[in-house]
Amino acid sequence: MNIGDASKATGISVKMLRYYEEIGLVRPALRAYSGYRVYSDKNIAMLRFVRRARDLGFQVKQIASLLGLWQDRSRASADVKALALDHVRELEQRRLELDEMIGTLQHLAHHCHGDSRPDCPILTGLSTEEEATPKPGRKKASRRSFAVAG
Amino acid sequence: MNIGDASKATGISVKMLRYYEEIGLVRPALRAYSGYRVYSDKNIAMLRFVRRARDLGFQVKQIASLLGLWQDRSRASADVKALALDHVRELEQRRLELDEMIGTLQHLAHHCHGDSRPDCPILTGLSTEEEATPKPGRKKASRRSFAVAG
DNA sequence: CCTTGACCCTCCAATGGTGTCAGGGTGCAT
DNA sequence: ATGCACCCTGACACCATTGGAGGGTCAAGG
Repeated sequence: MNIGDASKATGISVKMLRYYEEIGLVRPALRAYSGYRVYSDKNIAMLRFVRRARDLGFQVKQIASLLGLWQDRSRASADVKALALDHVRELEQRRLELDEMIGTLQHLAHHCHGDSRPDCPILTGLSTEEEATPKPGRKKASRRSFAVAG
Repeated sequence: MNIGDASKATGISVKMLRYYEEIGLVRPALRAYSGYRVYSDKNIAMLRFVRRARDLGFQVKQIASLLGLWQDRSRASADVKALALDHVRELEQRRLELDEMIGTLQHLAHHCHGDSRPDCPILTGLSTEEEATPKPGRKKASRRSFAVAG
């Protein structure tokens, strides 16, 4: 199995297959004479495991731990459960933060008539409101260059 | 006001104040002879606006739009509301994904006795379960280098 | 006047997970 | 043998944020 087939079989992009190998999450695939990576069924099974863990929002670091447990036949299920529940707590924390944001925004939007008039409680809310979310880690996106502000 | 005071006044780190300027989210601050950035009360007000939008999970790009609307006295409140509600929908989408992950994980963990025995439904679940979350954008974290897998 | 320490400056690199592109080699079918 | 689909590596971009290095500025106190 070449990398393209492995990608289709696991749902992990070719790029990420190489990346996971590079960072040591999975052992380097065997190589054919051509230099092509060759994947066995066992490799595929493991990669699917990785993929599902990823879909459940585990960090690569945690997936590494999970993989270790997965392959350790003498692991204690308590260890796995602890890891999973830790992760659940983290996800719940994130959900809390999202809920707060959603709540605040909906509140603001609710009081905005949303017509052609310029006065808007959303903007004044953003100008004067107290801190909306407390402190912790944030994740976002953007793109360079836009003309703004003053 | 130097950048350190501006940081304290707005809750935006010194690093980010310079970064926002660099990417054009806010206009470059005036400079003292020394080259130090100097912030006025108006600057501070604007930066607080930025900070609150950020706390509500807006992307920098969206904050740019919000700033534009904020400063445009003739804006239509409908425009602001549309932007806010778009964002709410995005946040809700993310929450949905989180909910799915949390649900799946809790389900798996629920069936794991979590003792010293090795058999663990979480791991077998991860090995065999169907796709947990559908497709869309994912966001995660990790760190390089950990010994793993095979 | 000089030192000290707090502050500021710019530039560079890293994080995580992914995409994209360039410039090449391989493998197979026609 | 030509073409095309595939593979290889390496580099760069994205987004928001942090960190550090190496240096300048300023005010206070000796």
